[in-house]
Amino acid sequence: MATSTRGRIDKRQAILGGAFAVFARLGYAQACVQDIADEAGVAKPTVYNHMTDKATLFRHAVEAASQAALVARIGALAPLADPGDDLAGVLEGVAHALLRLHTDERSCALKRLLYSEITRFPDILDVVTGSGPHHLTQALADRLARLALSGRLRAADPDLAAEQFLALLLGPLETRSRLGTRQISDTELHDLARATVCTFMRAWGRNTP
Amino acid sequence: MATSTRGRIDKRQAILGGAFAVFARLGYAQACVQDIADEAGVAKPTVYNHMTDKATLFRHAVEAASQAALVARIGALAPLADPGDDLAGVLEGVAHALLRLHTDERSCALKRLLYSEITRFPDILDVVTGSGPHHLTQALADRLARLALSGRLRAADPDLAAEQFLALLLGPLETRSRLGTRQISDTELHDLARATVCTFMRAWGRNTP
DNA sequence: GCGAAACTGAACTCATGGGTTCAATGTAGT
DNA sequence: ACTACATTGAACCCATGAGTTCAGTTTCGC
Repeated sequence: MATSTRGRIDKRQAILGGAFAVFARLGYAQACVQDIADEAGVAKPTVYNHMTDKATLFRHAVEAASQAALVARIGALAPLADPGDDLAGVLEGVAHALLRLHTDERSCALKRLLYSEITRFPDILDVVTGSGPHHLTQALADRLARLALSGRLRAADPDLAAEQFLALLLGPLETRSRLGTRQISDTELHDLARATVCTFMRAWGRNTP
Repeated sequence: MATSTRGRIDKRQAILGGAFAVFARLGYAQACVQDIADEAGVAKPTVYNHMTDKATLFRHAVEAASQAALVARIGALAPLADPGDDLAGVLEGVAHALLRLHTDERSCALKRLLYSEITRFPDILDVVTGSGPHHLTQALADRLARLALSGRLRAADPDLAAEQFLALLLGPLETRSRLGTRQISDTELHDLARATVCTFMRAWGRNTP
């Protein structure tokens, strides 16, 4: 039981969940605490019983959502740990999974929230990217470094390779999804993954023409 | 004279400029019309004499800033019209210019504003990207197509090449500049341009190993 | 069952800010 | 000089919403 005083923990989760939902739907300024309380199925004073202000409520809600998104994204890199003989195919699968994780409703809303409130909460990025290996680029760089060691990729700067892979993959999303407004069809995501891996392998693959 | 009734036009420009400055500094919700009037050196009723709402004020201010940014960016592509014998060098120069145009204060603020208010003003993107050739990717694709025709690049999909070039170039900015919060040193921008062109040429250059 | 804690609903305070009104003051064309 | 209109400053109205208070109710530990 530890810290639990019965329903306290459930309510807290409900509040954080409802808060992110409402913030995602309306943005920080437009979202009012009463809406959040309603969404969480809770009375307004209960919200203030768990969080001191609207600001810390926002902070905790965004932190929770970011952490969840980050672990999902890093988890999507798993197939790279042991690719079979078809490296391009595995890369393509990972690319497709990353694209889906970056284009779902919650991720787009999260990105919008980060961009819009980064000036009001300058420290909120520290929580999202985290330290050391909890960074997506870093995690990917680790995988690519091992692939380079085993001769499947050019043995050059794996950090740069990871950065460019993610840039190639995720950069086009901004325009294509209209800043996360429009949903992208799964076949379009698939084509995007294919094109990314194709270009990436031409630039970073073992040169076997 | 046409529409001009003396100082009307000057005041209008001052209002739009002040509006963008304040919106960029504080965001849409936090910016109050009185601040904008002060920034523009104008009384509050004068603002409402030119613009009906705060919303249309925002719309016009962002439209003006976006148009200015877009023409500057497309203008930076000019050297590609007639590259000398050093295609990679010219590409690198253009890349560096584009990076500087995408990382200045106004551009970062504009991007933040677009991301944060895209849900409240869903049509605002139409003005920014514009129609046909007023799109940066399209303009770059045109240049690359001519380079491909003259045998300087692989004769494949120039639209894809342009999209990937911009993705490689601008994608890393998001993380490196902390969503536009942190200024990036000019040498770092230079390195980024170099790395981008290097990878791009490996993937899209005439294969002459 | 008892008591302590959390929870609820409703009403309240108070600050902020969009938008308007108005009388007074330029200011440019004729 | 005269007219018409833009501008100004200050005050005003009103909606919204953050955060609080409180009396009453639920719920769990014991």
